[in-house]
Amino acid sequence: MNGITIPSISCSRSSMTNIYDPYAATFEEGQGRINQLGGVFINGRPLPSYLRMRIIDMAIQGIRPCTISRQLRVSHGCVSKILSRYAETGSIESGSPNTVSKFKILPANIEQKVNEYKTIYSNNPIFVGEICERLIRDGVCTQSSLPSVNVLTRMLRGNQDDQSSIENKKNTNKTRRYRTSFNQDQVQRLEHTFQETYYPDVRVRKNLSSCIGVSEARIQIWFSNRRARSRKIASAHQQPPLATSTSSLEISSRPIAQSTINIPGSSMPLSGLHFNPNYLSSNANLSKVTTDPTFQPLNEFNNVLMNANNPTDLFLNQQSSRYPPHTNNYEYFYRSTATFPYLSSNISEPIFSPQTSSSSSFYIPNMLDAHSIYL
DNA sequence: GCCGTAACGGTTGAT
DNA sequence: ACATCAACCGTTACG
Repeated sequence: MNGITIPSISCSRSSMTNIYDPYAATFEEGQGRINQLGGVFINGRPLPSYLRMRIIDMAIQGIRPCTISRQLRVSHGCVSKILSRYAETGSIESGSPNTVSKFKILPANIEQKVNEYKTIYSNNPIFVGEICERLIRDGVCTQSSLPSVNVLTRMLRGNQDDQSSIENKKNTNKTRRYRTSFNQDQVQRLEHTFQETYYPDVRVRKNLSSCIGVSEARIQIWFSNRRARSRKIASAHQQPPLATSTSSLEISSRPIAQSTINIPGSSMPLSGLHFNPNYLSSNANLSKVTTDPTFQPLNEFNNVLMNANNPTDLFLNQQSSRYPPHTNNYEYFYRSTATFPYLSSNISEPIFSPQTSSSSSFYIPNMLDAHSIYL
């Protein structure tokens, strides 16, 4: 973080209510792994928001990346990436800011209107400027809420662009594939619907579409992929796949075990902080902020602060009703020790001591935890 | 020992 | 439904 000024923040998870969390969900599905530092991670999935915030927060306090890495048990490469990203873009969230913030989540009503215009003008070319004009005239957007030119250009090109891009790729600059990034609130609602039915009908999809601002087509794709994922998980666990098309998933009320961490000198009251997968990356408001194309770096944390009420809120609603009984050793491990990303409960010493800023003195590898998984 | 980063394997939206 | 591609993830190892 050479010469980089980072705005000061105060990190809190107080606003992270017990909502659906994709990270926790994949964790539940047994996709967690142990890194060299003894921390748990899910390969391919981003770190939860609160951890990312914690990394930034610690860097602001002047704690070195290597220390952050060891203390949070996140690889130094990851810490480096997150700090670099934040320094360059001001975003603490995952996802490429260039593609994500500009392209993702075009409101369904705008997408629908643009498609209408395309149909109307199918014989004559229509330009982005005209579309902007019409969107405002038709009352779909205001000047300030207009989607970016990039989004509109992409929509205008549509499939034609996709087909030609295959050839263009070889000769010209590689065109990037558009990929929707659903925010937490959207995924939560999608998941909730998925719990009710694996095959939502048109009415449900349209209702969902207007509710979360994602086009029906995207919703259809999401359910298709979600079913595929469900089948994959079922086969991995050798459980019967989606047997009934509209059945609800069974959820038990088994609570999970908790562990604690004590980090002296921390800006947030981490003493006694409990880990619960339900808390991982659950700040819906944060997602809204960071997916906003008009995002300003400082506001990202301000919004978090606005939602931070009382540190004690962190420990409310910790009983999870979403965990079925663990079915294998790995599940037993992470549910009983719940080490991610901190210490397991069988280690009483704090891993970080501000009095000893020379790093290696407080690092206690916890590979026993990792080892026990693979026994 | 610390740090930046290429390579890697994984997840997941799109086709 | 399935296979595949592509974007992006965090970890790892190397310089």
